[in-house]
Amino acid sequence: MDIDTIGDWKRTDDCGSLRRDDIGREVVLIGWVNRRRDLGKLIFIDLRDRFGLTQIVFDKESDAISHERASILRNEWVIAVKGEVTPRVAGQENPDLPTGDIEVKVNELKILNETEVPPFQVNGKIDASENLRLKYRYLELRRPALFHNLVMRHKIALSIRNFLNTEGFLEVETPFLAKSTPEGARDYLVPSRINKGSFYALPQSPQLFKQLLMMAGFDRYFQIVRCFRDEDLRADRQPEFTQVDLELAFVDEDGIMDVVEGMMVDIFSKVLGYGVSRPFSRIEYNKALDLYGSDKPDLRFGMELVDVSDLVRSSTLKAFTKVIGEGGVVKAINVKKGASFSRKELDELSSMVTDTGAKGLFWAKLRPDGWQSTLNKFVPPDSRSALEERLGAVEGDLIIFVSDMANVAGEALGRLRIEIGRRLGLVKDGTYSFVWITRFPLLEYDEDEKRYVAVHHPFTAPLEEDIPLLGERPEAVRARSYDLVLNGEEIGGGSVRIYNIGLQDQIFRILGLGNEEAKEKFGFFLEALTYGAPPHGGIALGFDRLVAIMVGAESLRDVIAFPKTQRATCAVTDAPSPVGRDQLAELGLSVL
RNA sequence: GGGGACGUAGUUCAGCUCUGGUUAGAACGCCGGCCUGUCACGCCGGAGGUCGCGGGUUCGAGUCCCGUCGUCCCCGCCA
Repeated sequence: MDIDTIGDWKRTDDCGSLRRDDIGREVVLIGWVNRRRDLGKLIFIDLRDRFGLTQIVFDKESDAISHERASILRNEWVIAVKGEVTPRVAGQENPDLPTGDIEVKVNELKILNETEVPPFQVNGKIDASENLRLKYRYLELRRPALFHNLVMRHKIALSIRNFLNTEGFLEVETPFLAKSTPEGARDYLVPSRINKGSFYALPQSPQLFKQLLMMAGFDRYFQIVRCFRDEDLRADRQPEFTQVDLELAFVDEDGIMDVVEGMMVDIFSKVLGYGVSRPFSRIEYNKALDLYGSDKPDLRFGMELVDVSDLVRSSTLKAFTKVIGEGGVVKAINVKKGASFSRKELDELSSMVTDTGAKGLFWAKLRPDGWQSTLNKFVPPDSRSALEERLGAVEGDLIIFVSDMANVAGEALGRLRIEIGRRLGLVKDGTYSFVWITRFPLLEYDEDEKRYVAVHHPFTAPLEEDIPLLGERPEAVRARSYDLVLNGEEIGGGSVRIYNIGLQDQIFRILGLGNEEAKEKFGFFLEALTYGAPPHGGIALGFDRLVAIMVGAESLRDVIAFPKTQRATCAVTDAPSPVGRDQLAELGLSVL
């Protein structure tokens, strides 16, 4: 095969831009062969680049040489053509293509590259296995769907930068070669050659650096920044991911939420043309668990959890009375028009409940002739009508009960709520519902480590009114923290920070961090607190997740150009990989 | 660390359980031929398989059993 060089040809137009107005122009197009239709003396090719498709025509009658050469072209070859933009034969326009009114009649062809048979069809509708799509990512990226996601990602990032710039934020880069600190996720470590036996850690977030920038008087900082956490992956979790990291001085919760809400409204309007209404609703953490059994509730539909313990206390059902006697609860949801659920579906829901560790589920279908339920013989009629009234249940509805300790029952019903919402199609595509979840607990007791750990991070300020509780009941202290939840997914979390050295010391002590260790791990930070630290706070938003929701992707992999597999490997390059002995020796390392 | 699903032409899948049995099929792609208005072009012909890998049961294994590797989903974990 003879391959041509491009010579002095210059591309005059991309493959998505030619229109009727261009008819008569002599153009040079370069791109990939998306599809060929060889009719014998006439060959059509859809030429593709990232901007679109343009049909080019090789006509034996008008240019026998190019036509002859074109007969060997195959999908995914790279070609350049010179030719004239002509109108398509009347009635042969293609309304599905923006360029469908015209075609380019070729009078000179250059073949710039040929190709092996690709491992999957770039132009096809069929999706190859994720395996192949990841390994040959550069081919997958030629396909419009994934490419579109990355364009959206770019647009969203651009909107964010523009918005924050207008609001007076400075983008500042912080180190990737950072210090390993206790608390939080497992670190990715980087060995130091110059200081053998010592390690950098890749940042889980720029948390301390951005607080130092506040102490430096930067006032408003942001960064769209890569973060690293060496934990197991999920569809919504990558080991390296991108945060929109913000920090502001001299603000409280309201000031921070205000900026973020403004930013979200701006992005959704500019990128999706979608109107988000402000202010976002706010629900305190405890209330969210009560009403939705989740700290990231999807508020696109209702179906709230209702405590009915008092109404069934006098029933004769042990599963209810025993749990209540032990301090548990009976909670219920009303599934509107749910009486049509089949026995099989209810069994599936029931097994979901047992999977979460809850003891099981009872249900009642509201039929015209009364309840269809095993509860009938245990719950007297007047209790039944009281339940119906509290749940707002009417004929055709389905009431689902779960009894257990409050947190277990809540979680179980919370999951049911989401699953039922999905099954009943209560969630419309293309709708977005934001909610702030506020006042998380500051600390929780870790049974494994036998100590308190920070729910958010150790620099989060406690609610002022709860500070007196720090000594006696640390777990009861609420934090000045907030998560931003979009469509039932956590897309960000932040807090007002501690800026007082005494309070920070106290928190470290409660976390079981001795003076020595605190000094060794966080000494630089504690010292910084003594040199005039301003009140400040901030938030980190999961950029990949935000993009995924906005483009409707199911996995973060679909909004990242070169993502990691679930085993945290790079399918393209095969990283991580062993390194030679020399390289290890230079670092003073050996492998166990 | 635990649970689950999947793995068969280049690709996507069927065949696999109940019931192991001649030559493992389809579509798309690929190769060759024909075709002047196609746009998922059409028509004719052809090539292409270590049934992920290893072991076991059996006269006989894509099919049953065990192990292993890979991809994905979930729990733990992810301040």
